[in-house]
Amino acid sequence: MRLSQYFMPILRDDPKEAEIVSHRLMLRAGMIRQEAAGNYSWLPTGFKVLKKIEQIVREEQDRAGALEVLMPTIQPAELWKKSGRYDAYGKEMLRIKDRHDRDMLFGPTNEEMITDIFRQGVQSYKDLPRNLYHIQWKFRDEVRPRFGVMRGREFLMKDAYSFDISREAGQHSYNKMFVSYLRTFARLGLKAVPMRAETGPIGGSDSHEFLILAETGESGVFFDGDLHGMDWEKSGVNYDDVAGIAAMVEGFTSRYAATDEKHDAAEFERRVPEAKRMTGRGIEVGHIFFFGTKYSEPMGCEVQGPDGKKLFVHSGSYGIGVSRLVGGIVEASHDDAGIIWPEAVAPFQMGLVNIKVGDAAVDVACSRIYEALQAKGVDVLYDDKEGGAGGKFAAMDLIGLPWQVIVGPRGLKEGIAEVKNRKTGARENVPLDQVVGRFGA
RNA sequence: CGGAGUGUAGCGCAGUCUGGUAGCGCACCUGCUUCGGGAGCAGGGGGUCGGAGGUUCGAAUCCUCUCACUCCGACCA
Repeated sequence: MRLSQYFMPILRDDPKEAEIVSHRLMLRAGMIRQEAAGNYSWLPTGFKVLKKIEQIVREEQDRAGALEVLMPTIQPAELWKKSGRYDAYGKEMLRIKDRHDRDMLFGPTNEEMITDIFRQGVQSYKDLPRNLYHIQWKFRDEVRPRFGVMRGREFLMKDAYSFDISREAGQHSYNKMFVSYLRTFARLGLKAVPMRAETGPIGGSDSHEFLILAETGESGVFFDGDLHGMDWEKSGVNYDDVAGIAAMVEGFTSRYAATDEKHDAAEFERRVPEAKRMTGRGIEVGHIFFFGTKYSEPMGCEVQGPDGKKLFVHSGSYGIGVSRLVGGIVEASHDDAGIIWPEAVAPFQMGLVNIKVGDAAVDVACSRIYEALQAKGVDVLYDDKEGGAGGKFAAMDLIGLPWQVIVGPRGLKEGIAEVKNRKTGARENVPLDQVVGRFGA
């Protein structure tokens, strides 16, 4: 993409409404624009990052055997009246009336709807287990939205729902999601620590939340340092290996990890040696629940078992805050100059900086590199706009692409370009004809 | 929902107390000189001062009502 043809409205000054770093940097980098409190438009670079995260989440859900569906944002109130949550959910649910004066709502979550879908489609235990998920916009009318996309009212969420014949079978479904979450966050370039959690308004018995560490996190976290050193992205995981998956989960859950809400200082000190006690702040990016028959009973979701008797299915739900992750990653990965994107989610793989637009030799050298990279399938942002070098460097650092290739008249005389790593700041002079070879698959 | 604030150009702000031609910096446009970490000179465009009523010869400024947004708290993916 040529910057001269792109839409990326960079702000030089900090917008005053943005208090935390991710909100500030996302606004400055031209990724998002606020439309109302907790409600954002996603501009091209922000949207690209959002889509990349979404795709990684999708791939890991699919790998774990979950099946993608898509449910509507607007739901009939009837379903919620049946589960008893229509009155229980409170003002956070945005209630709407349609032209026929029927009660509708903008879905804050989908347990009722998916349970209804599943009930209609499955009658036999032979059709279990199943896990259905979708990636859809939700709306929760928070009293006080804040922190940009980290705590908006409208947000993109992946939510999966498992259906099993028994508590024991359901445990495996839960464990599979647990492991898939570890893999997902690792692929995103994050270390997310699973912690015991409150079940909150979703309800249920077993629950873990996944938090990424960031100074600005909303929760205090206390955990065993061993969790940080563990292998987060197991390659070749076999999701059909019930015992193996359970052992992996056990490896995590057996170690102490809790948010301040659940923290027990005495237990922490008893179970974790002083040298390994880690504390800090975290941002919740995923939450998994096992709630048994909490929804299947009121929703009448039964299947016929091998003995001919009807059984309520056991279910769980599994959320990942996809749009929240965009802000979360920025919180976890930035410096004074701007964002530092992990390669897997960067809006472009690299930036090509033409330091002197209008200088024929520089223009030609940049065009050649740009076209060769494009031909190779490298997603590159080419800054071909007129302007001073300083401003270009600052903008490139701000938007945080993992690599920068800088071409100017000075280096060109020596036949070299400068390749800079955004994260480490390391610069290297690379002969022009070798630049393209550095990037791509 | 309690408390505290803020609404003036795309962004950041001054002007409001004490009513009298709507300003500054950045950004933007034109030209020239520049050009390796946010350049200089010259010229230029851009505003229903959040909205509605009211007071007044005259309102960004005073009064009333209203809307929006931000921050702290309680609540949350």
